[in-house]
Amino acid sequence: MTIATVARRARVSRQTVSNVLNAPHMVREETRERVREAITALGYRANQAARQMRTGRSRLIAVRIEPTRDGVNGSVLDRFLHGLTEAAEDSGYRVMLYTAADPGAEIDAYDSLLGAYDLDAFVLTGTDHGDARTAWLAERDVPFVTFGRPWDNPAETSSPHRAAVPAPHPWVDVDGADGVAQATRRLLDTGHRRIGFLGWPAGSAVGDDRRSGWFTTLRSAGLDPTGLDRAAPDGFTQGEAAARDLLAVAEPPTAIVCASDSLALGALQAVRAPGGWPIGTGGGPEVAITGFDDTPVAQAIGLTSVSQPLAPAAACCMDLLTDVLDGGRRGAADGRHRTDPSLDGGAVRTGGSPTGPGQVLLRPSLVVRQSG
Amino acid sequence: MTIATVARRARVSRQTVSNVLNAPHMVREETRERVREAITALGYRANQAARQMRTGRSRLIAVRIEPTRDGVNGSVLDRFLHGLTEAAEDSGYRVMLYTAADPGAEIDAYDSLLGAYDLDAFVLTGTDHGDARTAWLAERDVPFVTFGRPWDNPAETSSPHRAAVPAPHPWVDVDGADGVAQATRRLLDTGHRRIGFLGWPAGSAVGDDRRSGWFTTLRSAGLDPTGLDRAAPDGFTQGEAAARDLLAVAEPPTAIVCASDSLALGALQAVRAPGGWPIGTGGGPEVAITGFDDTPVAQAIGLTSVSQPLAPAAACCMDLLTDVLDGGRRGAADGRHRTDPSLDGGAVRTGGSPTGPGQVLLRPSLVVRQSG
DNA sequence: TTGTATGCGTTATCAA
DNA sequence: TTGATAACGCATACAA
Repeated sequence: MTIATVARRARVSRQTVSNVLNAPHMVREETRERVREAITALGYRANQAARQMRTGRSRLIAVRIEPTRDGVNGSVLDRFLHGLTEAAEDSGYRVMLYTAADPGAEIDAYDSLLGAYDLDAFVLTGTDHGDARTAWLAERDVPFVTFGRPWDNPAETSSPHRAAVPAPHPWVDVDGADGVAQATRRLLDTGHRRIGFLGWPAGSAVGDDRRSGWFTTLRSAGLDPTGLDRAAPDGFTQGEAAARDLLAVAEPPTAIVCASDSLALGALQAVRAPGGWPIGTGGGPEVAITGFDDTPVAQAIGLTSVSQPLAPAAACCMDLLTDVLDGGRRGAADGRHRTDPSLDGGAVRTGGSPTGPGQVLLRPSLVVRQSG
Repeated sequence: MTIATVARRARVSRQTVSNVLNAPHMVREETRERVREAITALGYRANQAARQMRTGRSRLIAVRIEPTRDGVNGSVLDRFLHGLTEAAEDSGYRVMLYTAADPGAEIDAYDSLLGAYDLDAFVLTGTDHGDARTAWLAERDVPFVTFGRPWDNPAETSSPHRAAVPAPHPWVDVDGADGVAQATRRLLDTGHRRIGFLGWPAGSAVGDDRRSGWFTTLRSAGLDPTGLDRAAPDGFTQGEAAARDLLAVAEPPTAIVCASDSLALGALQAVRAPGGWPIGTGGGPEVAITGFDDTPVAQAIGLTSVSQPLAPAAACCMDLLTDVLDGGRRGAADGRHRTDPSLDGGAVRTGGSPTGPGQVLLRPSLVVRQSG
């Protein structure tokens, strides 16, 4: 069944049917009704392939799914993906998946995807200093939004060689520093004075940001953070080792804020007294532990953790994208609604000129459980 | 750039270029080479939309992603999805996502997806008794494979009204009964004699299957399972309550096999002595607990659990699909390889006529940790 | 406001 | 073995 079938049944030309679908206001009310009836009676739906060939747009957005990897933190991007799929459907888009082992491979994937599918946009996750992906896409005028800020590369900006000012692009992010600050502040409020931090090695944008939340909070409380932080690659075992090291100092911290639930899990193991699990039971030396990401593991074992508003973040990404793709028109063609980012995530639109791309910084929330 | 660009450069007709791409054997070696050179020199890639319009095939497969839902078990389908995306790419396909709140909504989604995108196939997960989705798809000759067996509905098959024999379709599944049996057998070997089972309420195909693995293993060991099992909806709290109930009997079990990691987590909580976590520390009454799915939570807290070979299962699904879609030809058009299901999952091809659709039952493995 | 003609890039049919 | 032509379903420019 094609647009011609509908046209015959409604006794109009194909063009009129097309107009009813794409520019309803150009068709007389009566005719429009007749065509609409024919459409529903026939159960007609426009063929995307044909439409795409004509318009060059596919109503498809691509997002990367990480290679199979087990682990505590893997669920974060998955949850974002769930939210994104739902948000996309609400806006009349579909999500296509691709994999890539590293940023270079990801750019290859863009190339191959774009060559074949006329994708409307990409959603990028996990941005870092001087992200090559955004540069590649921007250069080719491919619409995209990043879940993660465009972290400026300090090395590059200090270089006189080139200004290296990346063109601004729409992004959504969660304020990690604020999340860690919330956790730290709460520990201060609970009476803790020696609060340690267990994070990732310096150099990762997200990791450094989270660490800064702890650092500045202690400083503004008049406390000295010196010597109270340790760094380790993300992971249970690594976290345990680093936490042991941190607890071995002369005056060990009474609480440890961690950059991830994995590290926090390791830290819990480290503070665990022989013969007992310390959470809320008073069975060992009470060291409060907080994690980051509020993964299922944290929920399961009662770990206090910073929760990212992933579904709202995904919805924001789609909103930003539809702003670009549908030229600022509110809502999709078939009248679905837009989510208001300011509603559920404590969203803050920041910076940029009013006509520039949207930038949304979401505030995470602290989920308090038994571990601290 | 189109096929015409390539044709001009190679000094052939468009059709010859098309033949080089789709039926290389029909083109003389010399010409083929010339065309191939032009293709690489130009970096030409076929436009999927145009190809799709002509052939009616999109090289797109659809799979459902569940609505955002936090929880221990959520990761299972996510991990399958990761594997499927990778396997699809290896076969020259892409994965498109959709959501649906229930089977009815899922069928609506099929309808809308099919109307718009000419999808090549669907991958269904979480089959249950008398699955309406498979019937709907089969009726319309839409290719699909299920991750999960086509459980026969006992109520329906006993009805004289209709034979209700579903047309056989390709499927891949993991032998849950065998996984639970492995766990149970290991506990028997370790000396346990009173082994309880904590599962889901009777009626769910997967749940009943897992329970049967425990039941038959105890029976064939000459033990009486009576009174040693409890049922609860999946969840931490529910598992804890049911486990307490199970441990309150006169002669309580010394080990509990659980149908999921969520339930197992609850059970761990139930057997936890006040003041200590019992895993491997001898701090309380030692009751061995095993879970199912080997989720990140299990890995994190040292829970023995049955691990499903999800990546191999996903690869099998794609193999079965390419068998149908590419008409049994080995490998995709561009010469990627097929994974051999018999390699990494302990695959067993079962039943069915040799010419019938493929059916693959994978064997899970037991990951032994401190909890039992 | 409605209808006609044309082209998007590809593959299938058929003739050379 | 290769090439010319038509057709897939839709949207756009333009004519009516």
